[in-house]
Amino acid sequence: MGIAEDIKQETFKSEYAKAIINIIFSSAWLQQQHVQLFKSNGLTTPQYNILRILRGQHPNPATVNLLIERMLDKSSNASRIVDKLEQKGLVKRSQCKNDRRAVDVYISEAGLKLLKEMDVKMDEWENANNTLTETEAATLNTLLDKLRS
Amino acid sequence: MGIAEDIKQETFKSEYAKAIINIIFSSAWLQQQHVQLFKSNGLTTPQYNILRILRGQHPNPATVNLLIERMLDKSSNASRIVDKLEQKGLVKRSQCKNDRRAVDVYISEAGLKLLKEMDVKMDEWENANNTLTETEAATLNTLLDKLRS
DNA sequence: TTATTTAAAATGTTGTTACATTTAATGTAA
DNA sequence: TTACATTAAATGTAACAACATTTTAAATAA
Repeated sequence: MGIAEDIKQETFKSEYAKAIINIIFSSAWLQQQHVQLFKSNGLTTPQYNILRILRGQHPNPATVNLLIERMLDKSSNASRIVDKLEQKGLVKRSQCKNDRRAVDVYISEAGLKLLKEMDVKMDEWENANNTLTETEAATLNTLLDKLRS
Repeated sequence: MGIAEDIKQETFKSEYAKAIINIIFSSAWLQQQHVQLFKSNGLTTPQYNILRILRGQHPNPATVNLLIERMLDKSSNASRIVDKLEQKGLVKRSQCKNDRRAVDVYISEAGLKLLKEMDVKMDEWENANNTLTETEAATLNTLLDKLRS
């Protein structure tokens, strides 16, 4: 059951053209499963991603600008996503000492605790779904990196 | 310049965990470029995808249900996307003879003409960006299919 | 210094997505 | 046949994304 059956298109112009569709389709397939996981913890995908970045910085803060830089989807609205996370008590905001224009964002204890719970779920999901050997996954990474180069 | 540099994360739990991020990041990278192409022809990505499906059916119609089935993003609102395409004169709608609940959607001459123009652009873009050999692309397809299996 | 430009974050606006509900037609069972 | 369930499409609504504009602060130039 390859991509051709999945999207009911039997022929492609080239293996490369097929790979482009395959990447986009596989990404949507993965993300749909992530969305379900995140939703069961009351988070959206961008909210989860921002929490992950903040944990990476912890105990240091991240400015909103840093969040924008690191987010996979650059054009989304980091400021309003931080609003939502703050409303839920998962992050804290405070004015940056060095630059009063900037805002320091920290992950809270509640945020860390939530991520810890989600780590377990993510691990379970990954182990349950991993059909590739480490060697195959490494090849996949090499090819994707080459594709974007 | 691999995914680690791209998203500024130096370590991953496994090659598989890295591959998941890599697929999602690569998909976003590809789609951002598509969005620019489509936008220069006044289309969004879902609108383009629906036109492609309708061309695949041409000269036969597709019902809205068939469009939903074939769309990569199933949950999006096919009915309203068809609205937009109809407003632009790129598709035509008519009541289905066999089932008066259903609606037959056809691509119009203007729609076919637009897609033809975009085919040229897409080919140019693909050729300009293809950094993989056909063999590499084929391996990539095999691995992605296996990942979803 | 004062004016101008640049930068960081927040906000306004418009269109879209996700999801639920409605409307109308068809299928099916009593 | 009537009643009930199912299906196809459209529509209502709330949250979200994309993109422009505004606000405040900092950097730079005259």
